[in-house]
Amino acid sequence: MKKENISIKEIARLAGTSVATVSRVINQNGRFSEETGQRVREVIEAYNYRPNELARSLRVDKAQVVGVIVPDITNEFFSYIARKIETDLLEKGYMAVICDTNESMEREKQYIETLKAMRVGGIIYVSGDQKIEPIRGIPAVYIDRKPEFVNGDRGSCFIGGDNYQGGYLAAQRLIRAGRKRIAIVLHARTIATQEKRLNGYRQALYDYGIPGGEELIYQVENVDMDHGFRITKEIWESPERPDAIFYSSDILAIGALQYFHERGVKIPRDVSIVGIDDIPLSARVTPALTTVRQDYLKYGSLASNAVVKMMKGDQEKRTYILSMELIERETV
Amino acid sequence: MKKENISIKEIARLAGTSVATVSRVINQNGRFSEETGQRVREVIEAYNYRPNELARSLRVDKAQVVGVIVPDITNEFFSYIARKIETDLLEKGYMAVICDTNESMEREKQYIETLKAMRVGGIIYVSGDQKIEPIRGIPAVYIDRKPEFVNGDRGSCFIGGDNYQGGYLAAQRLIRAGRKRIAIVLHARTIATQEKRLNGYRQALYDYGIPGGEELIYQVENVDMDHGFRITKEIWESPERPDAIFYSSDILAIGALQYFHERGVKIPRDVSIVGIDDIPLSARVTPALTTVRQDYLKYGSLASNAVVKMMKGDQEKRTYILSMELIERETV
DNA sequence: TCATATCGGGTAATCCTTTACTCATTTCCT
DNA sequence: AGGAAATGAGTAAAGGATTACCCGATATGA
Repeated sequence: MKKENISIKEIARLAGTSVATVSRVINQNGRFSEETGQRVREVIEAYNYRPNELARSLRVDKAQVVGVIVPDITNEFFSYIARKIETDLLEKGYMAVICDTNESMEREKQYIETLKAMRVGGIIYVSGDQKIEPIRGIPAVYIDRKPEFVNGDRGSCFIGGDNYQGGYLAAQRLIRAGRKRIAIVLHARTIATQEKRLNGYRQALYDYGIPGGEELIYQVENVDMDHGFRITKEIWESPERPDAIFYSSDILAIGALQYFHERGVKIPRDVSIVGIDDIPLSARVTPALTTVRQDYLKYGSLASNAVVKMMKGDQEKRTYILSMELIERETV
Repeated sequence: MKKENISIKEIARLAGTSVATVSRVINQNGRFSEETGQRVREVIEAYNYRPNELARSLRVDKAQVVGVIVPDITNEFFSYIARKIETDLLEKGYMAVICDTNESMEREKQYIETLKAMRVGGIIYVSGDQKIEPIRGIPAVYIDRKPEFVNGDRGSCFIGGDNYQGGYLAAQRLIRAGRKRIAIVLHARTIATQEKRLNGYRQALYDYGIPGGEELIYQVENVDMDHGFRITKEIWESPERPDAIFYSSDILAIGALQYFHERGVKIPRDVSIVGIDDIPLSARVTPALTTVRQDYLKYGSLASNAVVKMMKGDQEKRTYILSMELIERETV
């Protein structure tokens, strides 16, 4: 615990040169002779020197760090996105700091404040609160949920899936399986992504002449298996029991699978199910979940590309909307 | 993108005082009158000032940050630990930066270097490589896998479960269910945790007079569902097909469930299974997994307590070994 | 040959905080 | 009342890196 950290000044002394030169060698800018460079590199090597990142960042007023804010790191959808971003960023020479808000808006705000105080170079904000204040003064990219201001705010950028299409695809699949009473379970309906999925679902119903009413629309407070389980119980015990359900998240659908299993309901004989996201787990549960795939790894890589571009001052495309795809498995 | 960040100097000017006083007010140390304090706070409030964390950390040569290194953030076991640590640390006024190494030793090293360069105050290292170099010059706590040097190195600390007991409990349960050919599947056997589980399992077999031989011990290269699936296939197709399997991770056991389902093998009629960890998913799969619980959230909270104590210079207990507990469910 | 570029590299200012010193006032004690 | 102690607050020195600026020496060109 006593080993002092060696500083650039020491290195300069040991290499018989000045701090400026050492800095130049490290950052490969400015001019220096090959010989001096060699000598400096040797000393750096010998003492295993690594510049103090705090001092560097302070000087240039920008850390080589980007904050990644996710609502629930225990959900595969987010942990895979986080990992993808982290990997990509690392390759580009940046450090990702992943912040799990645990669905709390308060923590969301707290994190943004702290990240700003740390002078991170950018922020990637996954599926956060719709009404969040724009993150100002710092490049920000939003994934999944598009905040209202994105189009107006230079310095922010959005990446997400075509949720209308997702809703349409899911409902269409259920219709084609001959289902007539198709329920949909959403996360809070006020969230734009959810609204769009609902619209897609409705359009499909309309196109195929299937009746759909308010009584078939369910909402869930939180997206986890337990809520999936409970809402399914409610749906199944309601007077207008449906013969198919579209869950606006694989996690919810997997919770549903558990309910139906316990209840002895056979899938897809008694009820057909489709989820959305296509997290890895969906392929592994039994029966394997039919779902709508979101290319969430792509969200991650587009996002990391976008932030670093923005951090370098380049103008970045404002919005990416990726299309979704139906994945056939065993639940319909 | 143009808004300049206001500095303490500006605040001092606006409050008609000196930077030293402003700093005192912010940090509640040193002396200042109530009146001045009030005035300064008002200006800070008005301009929404937040000290530059880089400068602060540079001055005190220590960031209010602790690095948390995990091998696989998509595994619930780790994501729950990470979240717990993050939450606890946040409450204590520290920031956690979660680093997912994706099981890569190279990234592990890279992260440690970068974290040091960022002058984090401490590192929590979850289930990393056994042969890692001790992290020097910085408080470190290790969770799950105990590196050899921990006992010798002041400034490091270990938290984990009683793996011998875990192995014993699992095997014992299987034996009591009347099973005679009990296989065990481990992650690399050279890992100390795995070795201990194996010993516990062997002791149980011995105590109850059940034969156990090398041919019942399997190893897996990686801990994920896919490897669980594949090793199970191998086991099931082998000439000495067992009637019970202990998986050294719930994730592996869940992969096994999938294999047996596809294969039409009934659990626990044809084969009994027990896992270890008790991740949330284990309770939700079908059939629900009988497992050995590790109190991994406790690992997280003990670890965050330990790092902050060490960061404050207090001596911390060297080692915590928590006991495990058998959880009865449906697979045996 | 002399003026000018180019090259290599050093000096010192700067980034923003914290904090050891210092000092002028006020309060307190005997 | 006079010296000690406490109070409130300012000055300036770190802390470790980057970089604008400067200078001497060599190379270049007319």
